[in-house]
Amino acid sequence: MNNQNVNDHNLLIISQMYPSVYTSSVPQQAGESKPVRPRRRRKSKSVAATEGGGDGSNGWFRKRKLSDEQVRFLEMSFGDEHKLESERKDRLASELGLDPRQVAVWFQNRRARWKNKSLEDEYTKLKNAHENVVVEKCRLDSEVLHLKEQLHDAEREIQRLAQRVEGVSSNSPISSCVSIEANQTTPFFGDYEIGDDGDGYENLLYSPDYIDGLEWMSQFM
DNA sequence: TTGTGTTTTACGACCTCC
DNA sequence: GGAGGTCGTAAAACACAA
Repeated sequence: MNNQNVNDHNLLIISQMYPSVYTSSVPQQAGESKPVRPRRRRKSKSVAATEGGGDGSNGWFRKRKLSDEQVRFLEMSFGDEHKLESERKDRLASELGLDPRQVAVWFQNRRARWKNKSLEDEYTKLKNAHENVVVEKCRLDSEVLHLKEQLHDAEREIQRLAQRVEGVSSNSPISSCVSIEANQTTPFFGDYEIGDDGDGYENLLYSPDYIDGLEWMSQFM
């Protein structure tokens, strides 16, 4: 360990044992009036040390990282309750050998980290939900497409059948068909047999209230 | 070793609540 | 009006690739 490291190490121990000494050596603006807006840039602590008469080489202005044990303790406390009432702050400070201000600052920063993490988690959840919705939308779109195709096919089929029916009725007048060939059951409509076999088609020819093409189809489909 | 990005500690400004 | 909160940021400490 060189001199600088020894100094740093000693100062670290001192600052941990006597946090108030450490804290008081950091330039404070407490008591300063706060009329100010816009926000002032803080002085570099090394600059402040130099201005304050120090040479900045003794390292007192260095930021002190909390020990693992202190952090673990603070984390446990944070786990219990995110807010820090002053009694708890003082108790934690004395138990950990820290300045109450350090405990307060640690909680402030910890809350900020927790909030960031929560926002990140929330963002991830929303992103996943959005992806699922997009996938579902694609599925529904393709289903709609498929159903439209089916509908189109059905309409074409209806049209085809209607045209056949209309063609037959114009070429072969029902009256003559009925009067001349009243007892004839010859297949006359191609795929459709005309007769009294109970399929209902005979009604088309023998019904007194004859209806045409699409209307007819709509009754039987 | 050094440049660079990230994390941690600390603070100032401002806000809210009692 | 003071205490304690958030927010934004500085700067030290740290991690790590080149």
